[in-house]
Amino acid sequence: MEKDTSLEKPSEKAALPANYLPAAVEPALCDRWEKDELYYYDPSRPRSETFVVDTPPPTVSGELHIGHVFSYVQTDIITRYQRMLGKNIFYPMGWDDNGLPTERRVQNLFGVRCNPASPYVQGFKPAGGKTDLRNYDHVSRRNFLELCSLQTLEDEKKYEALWRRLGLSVDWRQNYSTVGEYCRKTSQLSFLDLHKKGFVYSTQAPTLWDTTFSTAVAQAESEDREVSGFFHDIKFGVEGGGEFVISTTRPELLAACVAVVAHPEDARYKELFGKMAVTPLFMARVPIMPSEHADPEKGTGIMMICTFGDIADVEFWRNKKLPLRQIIGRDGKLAAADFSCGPFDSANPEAANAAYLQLTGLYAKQARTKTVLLLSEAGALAGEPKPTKQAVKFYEKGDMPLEFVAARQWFIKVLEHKSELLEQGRKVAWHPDYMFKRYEQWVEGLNQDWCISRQRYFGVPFPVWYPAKEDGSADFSKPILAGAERLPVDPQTDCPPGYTEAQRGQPGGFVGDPDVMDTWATSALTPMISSRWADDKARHATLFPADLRPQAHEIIRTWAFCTIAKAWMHENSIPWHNVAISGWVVSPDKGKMSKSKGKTISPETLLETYSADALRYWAGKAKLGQDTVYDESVFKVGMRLATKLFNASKFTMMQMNGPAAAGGKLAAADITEPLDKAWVDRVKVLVEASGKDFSAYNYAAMLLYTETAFWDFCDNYLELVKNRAYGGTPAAARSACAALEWTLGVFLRLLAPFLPFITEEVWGWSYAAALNAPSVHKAPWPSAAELPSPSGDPLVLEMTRKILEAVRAHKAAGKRSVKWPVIKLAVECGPKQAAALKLSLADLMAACNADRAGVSVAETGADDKDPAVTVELGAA
RNA sequence: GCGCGGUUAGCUCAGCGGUAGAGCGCCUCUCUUACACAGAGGAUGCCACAGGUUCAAAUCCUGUACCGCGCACCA
Repeated sequence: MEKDTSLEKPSEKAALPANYLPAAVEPALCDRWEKDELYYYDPSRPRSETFVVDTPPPTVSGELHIGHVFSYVQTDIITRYQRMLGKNIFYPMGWDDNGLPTERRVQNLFGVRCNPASPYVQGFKPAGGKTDLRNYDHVSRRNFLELCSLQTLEDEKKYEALWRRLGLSVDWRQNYSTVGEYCRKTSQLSFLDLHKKGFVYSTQAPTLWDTTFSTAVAQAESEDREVSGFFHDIKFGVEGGGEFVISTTRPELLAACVAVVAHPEDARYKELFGKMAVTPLFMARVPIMPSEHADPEKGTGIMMICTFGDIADVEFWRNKKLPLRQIIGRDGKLAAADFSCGPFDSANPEAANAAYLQLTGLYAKQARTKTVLLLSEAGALAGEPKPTKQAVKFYEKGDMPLEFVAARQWFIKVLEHKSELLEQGRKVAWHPDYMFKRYEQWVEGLNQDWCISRQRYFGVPFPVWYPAKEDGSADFSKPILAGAERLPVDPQTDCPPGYTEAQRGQPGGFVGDPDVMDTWATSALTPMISSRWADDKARHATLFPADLRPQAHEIIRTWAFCTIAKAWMHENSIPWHNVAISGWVVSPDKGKMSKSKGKTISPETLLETYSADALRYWAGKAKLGQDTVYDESVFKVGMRLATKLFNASKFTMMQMNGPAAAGGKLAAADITEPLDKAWVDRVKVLVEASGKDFSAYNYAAMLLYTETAFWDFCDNYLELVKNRAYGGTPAAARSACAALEWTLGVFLRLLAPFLPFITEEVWGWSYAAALNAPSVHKAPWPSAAELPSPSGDPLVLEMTRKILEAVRAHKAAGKRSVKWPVIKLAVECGPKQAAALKLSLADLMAACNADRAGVSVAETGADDKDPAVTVELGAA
């Protein structure tokens, strides 16, 4: 190229493509990056040079939506910056395919439901086409799990294709799946380790229970929803004479009433303390007790304690060792009860049983209506029901209110470790920092240990068996733990040591723990899964704790919390040094996109329409922690930036390859012209700020001003120097070309984390070879020190730009084109301004198409004022 | 009830002590040999409200209102 010095027009010389076609370029680059192993982690480099990302494993439940694209790109942007700093990047991807979302998807997709009692069918093929839940085929646990595995495999292929197409710089060799063998092993090992360390225990205790899915859930998975209800005033008798009225929104729990409480200072009820109340309908004798948590202002000031209406009931019941009258069954219906014996006390068992029989088998809500009717008939209602709004706990994925159901569950002790967990949270750098408050508030508000048992199927089983008692039931007091070397085990199909399969469920034999673990119990381990804590201690030491955990804010209380908890319990460490909290994509009416409307906008379609770079640009514009309104016009802006980058680069290359190239390789020392020096200084300032902001996770701010600088480059600097770069004296041309070459190289690198495709494409035209850096994504992050040229005077640039703008405004007002000749250009300004302007006057005249004879600069103004500009255009 | 964000041009947002900014949209013009998938120019704000600190406040402080979110309560 350097040999050809003939004075061709730049456009005739270039062999660069005429138009930018991202649809062709982007997929080709994806393939090349994979072939070149560009994003592979290098295990031979030390921890200090490594940047470890604890990527969120997306839930495999069908489709990735625009909200995923948004947050995963933000992580990729940060990671790409770290890579350009020279870091050895460990950036895995995982699939969270374990748990209820997958079960639900498989159920509905194939019209099946898991029934552990069904026999296994070899080569089972679901009939499909079923829409009514009641007709779903019952399949064995093993068949169900096989369907789950098949379906997730299918979905994961689609997920990976999308992530690759978006340019996520993941090392795909590090992929894991939370239900895969290795994760099951890690998760079970974690359980055993926590058990050994005394962090885990099992107990028969009332826990939050979802009646739809028939499983226990954790506090973290529950959410409050406002529900309309009624206060019902119910008359209670007092043993030995008298009565009082309690107010309740849940009359159906009357049969489960175990006590009545009022505030200790409440004069109205003080004298009742110590006496026994008698419930209507069931004639149960329940103690009347003082309790601080009864609010004299609320209802009638005296309330019933039931097993169980809410967490306060649970606590009071536990403290006072009251009897358990569990009437809500696991299916949400009122279970049978006998008031003539056992925990259900009654002064008139026959009447109580007769009343209760009418409620048995009803769902809680139906039982409520029926109870009110019965009370009314019995004359036990005082006044009309009063409407009220109440907050009720729901499983976040369910539609029925949660109940408290007493059942045997495994728990991780978090309540007694709140202060340690807060301390661990403080050691992590939160971005943005105020997100730590959410964590803090969550930990402080915890009121239950972390329940990790789920009465489900597609998950990690507890590696536990129990000896069977004489009646074949489990003796929970002596759990048999699996040996670490056997993991993963499935106690439903594997035998505990020393037993044979024939002894399963037999007297004197064994029983496998039937439950699986909470998904979060496994997800809590992602940094330890990636580091291979379970089977490679040396690797673990180089990858743990991780550097960055990216995640969304709604799962601070689940994922961030449980990861911090487990890292502390297992390793006495924080799991990562930084946590970056992304915002949500919200629809224009401010609802969360991913919940409903997001499903109608497929990322694949957007990629086709706008390109990956355009989508990435949109994600890069949003600050961490901040929700973004979905707005397709931003994609267009991103696309325009990529196109501009393409065209400006093409043009810059033409200049660089023009006559100036005859002088050999361009260098910093070639930059001698005052305007070029001033420009280069501006870029240096940009470079310095960008590194600082990127390191502080302020990538969005950095993109904003980098983009502004780039447009300034195109609209002003490039316009001012293009004539000189191509047709100036050799030294003047080389000065411009050297500045152009460095500047473009800087912009390509600064924008590479955001727009990895177009920058890589342009980089390949000449920089890759010239700088011996085949990919811009492994090129060094720009630094001002790269260009040790002497400083210029910023006033040169400022003055030139001001006059150029004034001339343009004049041409626009005169409705003339930008290249219209200027016959007179008179500038009146201060002496310093004049001196600066004279240094770039030739460039200015060329850019304005001004005739030298008509140009004058007078020092008649002041340096602290804007120059006065008089312009006269040539005749039409 | 407690806490955290937010309130800036029609829209989406940046700025966070020193003369109000960007993009989109809108209006006018221009095919200039990188780009019409473009360029040039222009209009548009009691920076939510009320007090205070300061030479100077969109920016700091104190309240208020509204929006979003989190936590708690949830008889």
